Amino acid sequence: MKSTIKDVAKMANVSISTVSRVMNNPDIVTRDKRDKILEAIERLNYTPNALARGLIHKRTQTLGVLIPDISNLFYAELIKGMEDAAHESGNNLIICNTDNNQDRRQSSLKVLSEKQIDGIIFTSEPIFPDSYEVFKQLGVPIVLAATHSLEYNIPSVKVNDEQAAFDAAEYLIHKGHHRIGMISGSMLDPISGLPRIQGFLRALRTHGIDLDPERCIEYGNYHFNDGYEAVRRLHKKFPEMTALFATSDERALGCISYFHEHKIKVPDEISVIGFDNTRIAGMCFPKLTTVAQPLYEMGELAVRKLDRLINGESLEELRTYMAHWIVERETVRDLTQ
Amino acid sequence: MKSTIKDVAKMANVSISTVSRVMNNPDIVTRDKRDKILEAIERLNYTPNALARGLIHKRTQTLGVLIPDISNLFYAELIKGMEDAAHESGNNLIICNTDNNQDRRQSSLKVLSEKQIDGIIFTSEPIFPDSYEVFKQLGVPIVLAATHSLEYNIPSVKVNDEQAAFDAAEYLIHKGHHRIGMISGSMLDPISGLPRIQGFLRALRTHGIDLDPERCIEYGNYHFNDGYEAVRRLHKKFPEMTALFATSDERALGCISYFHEHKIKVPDEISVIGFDNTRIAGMCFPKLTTVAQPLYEMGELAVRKLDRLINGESLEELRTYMAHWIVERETVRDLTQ
DNA sequence: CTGAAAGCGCTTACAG
DNA sequence: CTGAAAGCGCTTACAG
Repeated sequence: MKSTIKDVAKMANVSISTVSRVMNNPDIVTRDKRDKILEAIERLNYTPNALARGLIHKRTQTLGVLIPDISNLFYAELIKGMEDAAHESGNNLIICNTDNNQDRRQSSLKVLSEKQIDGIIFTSEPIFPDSYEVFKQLGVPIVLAATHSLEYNIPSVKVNDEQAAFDAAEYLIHKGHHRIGMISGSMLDPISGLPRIQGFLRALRTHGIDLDPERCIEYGNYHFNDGYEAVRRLHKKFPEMTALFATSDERALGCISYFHEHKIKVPDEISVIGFDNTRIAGMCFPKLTTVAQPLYEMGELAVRKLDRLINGESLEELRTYMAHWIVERETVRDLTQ
Repeated sequence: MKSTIKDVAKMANVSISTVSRVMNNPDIVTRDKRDKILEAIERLNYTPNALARGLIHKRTQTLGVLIPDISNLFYAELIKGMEDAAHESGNNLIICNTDNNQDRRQSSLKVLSEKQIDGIIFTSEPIFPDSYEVFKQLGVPIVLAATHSLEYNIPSVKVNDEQAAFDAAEYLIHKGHHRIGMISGSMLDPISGLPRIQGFLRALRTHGIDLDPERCIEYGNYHFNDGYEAVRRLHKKFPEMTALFATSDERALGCISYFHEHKIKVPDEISVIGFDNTRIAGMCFPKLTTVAQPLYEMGELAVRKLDRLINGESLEELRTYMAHWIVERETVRDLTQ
């Protein structure tokens, strides 16, 4: 049904080698035959079989992407950046949702490998030794996006989370806040948990603010409801706080929702700063002030790095830390004026 | 570097045929050899090459998905449903962002075809004759998700948009609203534009509400800002409206943002109902009452249908219209009490 | 410039 | 039960 190179060759009265040549190196064949072949290709609607090509070239122009939870807004922009960069370099993306589940992650890696993808982008999650072993076995380049590894030399693209958290807290301090709470991911999370806590605490320290971490930090998962629940606990044990740093926009919205429900005015009575600058930050009320990550660009750069690696080129930088910045909107009150 | 079936055969001292058999039909080979082969596979970390297999079986266990704008929240849940269903049936998804751009759509279709994907899921956009021609040329099954075609017999999964819009408007009417505005997509959009307008107008008619469409409907694209701009125009020409139907959550949030800015209280002074029930609907303030589409399930069903088609099975239903429902939250005021 | 042949890594009748 | 051979749809030296 789908026509093959043989069909084209037959119709154009040439060998399949010649057909192959007009596809890969047209100048090398005589005008006469070339035209005939081109016409046959047109008439048969012939399109080369990428499997056969891939088998020979050991290159599929396909990249695998592992995402922990694809329904999270965070990945929408990241994936778009990857998609655009992939499209630009002639690659396609196979996206695997791993559901934060080790088995599914490993099995995804296995089928990606069987499908001979040229490289892998691994997002968000920390790299544990067993994952690293699997990576090595795969035998294809890997780039980390929105995560990194200090133990292993794997190229990565992310923001400096410690510094970003520092900047968020300092921003609040500069606005006159001294009793600042934090809603964070787990301290056991070496990517977006611990470093942000460290940055937050460093800012307090730097500015001589003496706050007991036990009291001013509360933990929760990254969903809206987790933020809501966490801030309920935090507010109970730290009622005098005037500002709050929630380390994801979704968490921040959960907090704001809690405040709305309890008639606590944002930002009049409490200020909130989020993290990520996903699209919702500009769509909610009041609009969320937040630490922006260049998500689209991170996705883009991750793919570009991967493509470079696949082509055997070297990277200027193993671990790239992209600039973050603060987007001032409406949820932080300036106490200094 | 990656080991092949030959390496395994050599190590186990058998022919490649026998190795192939233990992978595909293990019972047929003697226990003795089987164990040796299994051991070799283990030691060599052998994993079969899916390209070679695909070449023979004419089946790649890979599905292509075309998405107009992957950064739109709408697709997060839809894709997750597809991903889970694909994973369940042993398929992978190649997701192509078409950027609402015809060239990119066609070129994506072309490379998907070259990569011998087993089927395609096409989302959201209407099917024009030229797209249909391309679909036919592809020679693989296609399923439409969140769109359908009345002209062509292509399987589809979506909500009944006309009825959903009717229900939204009627809901507002039952709450005592009679001066109802609408922020809609273009009338030229036969999927999520015109049908929703028709449903809206039918509800007005059914309940004897006489409103000039020219006056109570305003148009805009599906982004937040489009909603914001559209409602500004609408509010100018139809200031007495007490309720508003915005045909996407994002548009609705844009409207609400406009109202916030102009000190118009939602829902006290104006009620708003959205469409989609994306995750933001529950994360904003006030929480958005909206028409829910079963996005996850739509994605799931689209993949299941496609898988059935690929396996040569028949579909019980060509065009499936999934149930929608209204999620009551906080943006609609009941005028009847 | 062009064709025949070998080969990419598999599977599957076909003999034995 | 098992191996040799043909073949999936291509590309690429190798001759000519």
